[in-house]
Amino acid sequence: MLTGEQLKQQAGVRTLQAIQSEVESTNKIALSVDCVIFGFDENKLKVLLIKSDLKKYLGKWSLLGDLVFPNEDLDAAAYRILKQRTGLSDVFLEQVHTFGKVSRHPAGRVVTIAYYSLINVQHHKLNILDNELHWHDVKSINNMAFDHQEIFDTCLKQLQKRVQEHPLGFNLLPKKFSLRELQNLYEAILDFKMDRRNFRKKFFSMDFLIDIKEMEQDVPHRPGKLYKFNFEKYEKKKKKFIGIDF
Amino acid sequence: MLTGEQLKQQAGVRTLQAIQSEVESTNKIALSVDCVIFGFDENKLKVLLIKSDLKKYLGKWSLLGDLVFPNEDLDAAAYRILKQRTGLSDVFLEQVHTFGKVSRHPAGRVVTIAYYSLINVQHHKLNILDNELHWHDVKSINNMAFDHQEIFDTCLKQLQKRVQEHPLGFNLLPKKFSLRELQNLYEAILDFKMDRRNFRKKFFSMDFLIDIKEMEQDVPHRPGKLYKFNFEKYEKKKKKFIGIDF
DNA sequence: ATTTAATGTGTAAATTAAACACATTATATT
DNA sequence: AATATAATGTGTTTAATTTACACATTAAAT
Repeated sequence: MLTGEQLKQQAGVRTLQAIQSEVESTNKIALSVDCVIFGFDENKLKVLLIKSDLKKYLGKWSLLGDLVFPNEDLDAAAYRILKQRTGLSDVFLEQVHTFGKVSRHPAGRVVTIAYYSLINVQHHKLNILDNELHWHDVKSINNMAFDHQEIFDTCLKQLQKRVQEHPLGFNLLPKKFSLRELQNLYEAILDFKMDRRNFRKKFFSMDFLIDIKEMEQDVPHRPGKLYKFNFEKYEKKKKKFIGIDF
Repeated sequence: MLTGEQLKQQAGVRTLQAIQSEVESTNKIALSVDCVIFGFDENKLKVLLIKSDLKKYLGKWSLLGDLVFPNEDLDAAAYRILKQRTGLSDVFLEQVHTFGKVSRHPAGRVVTIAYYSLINVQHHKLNILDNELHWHDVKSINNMAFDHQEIFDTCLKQLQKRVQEHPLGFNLLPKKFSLRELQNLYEAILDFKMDRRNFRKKFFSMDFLIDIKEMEQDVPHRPGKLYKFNFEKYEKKKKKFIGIDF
């Protein structure tokens, strides 16, 4: 009869004590974060990319990322990159997925934690520090460096899903926006056209838009009303939850 | 006038070459995976836990996890743990989130990638190698070791969401099941009661259940019909996609 | 033969989503 | 000043989906 401990040994199960000693030793891996930074400009969904400077991927575009410091929280590392690259703080940021194929990175084993963030391009425009940074139309990007295409695709899908469930999109718009801008945003993110009357009805019936009694300025046509999103009211509401639907 | 390179230096941005040298050096972190292994038994949703053997958390329950080897893919590490702990291969497994607070683990900096998996408890019962392993009713667990309560809560929420969008639940059931078993499963995962007629109507209208013309055996009441899930048909179908609803 | 405890089924009402057209307004043009 | 333009703003009808709700049937147990 074997003891529990012996059975564990036999099964190749290691104890926490064993783990602890390994944490102290060489069983470590380089960790990075990569940010898919989305913006919205000229009625198009954009992503901020940088030209790869690794030989293997020369000229290809890659996401903005960096290694995580051993004494740094993951979210903090992602915020650091955003701050460095856009000059912005207080941006929307969400972790999406961790990519860790053994050979995903030419520099060695690097596991990367993917985030996406949503920024208002107007706030950012003057802060690009680097002429190798560019805003790309999401519909035109393909063939990125490393496994960044896969990371990007995953993050875009996540954004498309989340934006239907939560009021994330407003992070991409000015505080005051017209319903047309809002619809353009949704159409750009979800990549299809919607009926204007039904779109407006939907948002008005949610009752989170505040009519601020102002009109668009300097538009070459009849100006639309401007609205703000009522985040306070939204936070109070509990999300209903049910509906099995494969 | 500063060059792009100087501007990057100024902003604290590091190049990929700089990263490469750091990957080779000490800028590494221990990585683990933790698995929330769900089962379904006696009409209750269960989770497989192990007694912590670290002093700090003595007697508390923790998830099943282990360090990731430097030459091991993340998913492979998760499958390894499942195989070690349950004896099962070919189980459903999905990555959920990566937890990396600097002080989350008493053994030092350990970033952990959380997965959940769904197994059929019937297949597993004879394979528990370790008397410190136990199936817990998910409704009764709280106060786990480390940050495992947070990890567990996150994974349970993800399961609750996913099970409404995809036919995951069938991984927790025998191949042949009655509609009552299926409804009990959904009620256990989502933690509320549903109308039997509407539940049946819903699943029949999806048209993925195959009536295998068999009946339940050895039940102390009128036996119900048995069904299989038509995975093949499901895979062919494209998911419809739209519906903004905060 | 009777009781029990579950299965199996249908319809009406309410809600939500989809389809669809015209008057209004500010700007730009002539 | 008059007209053309290009957008905003608004309701109704239909279809589809979801919810609420009750009774007959069946096999096993008594």
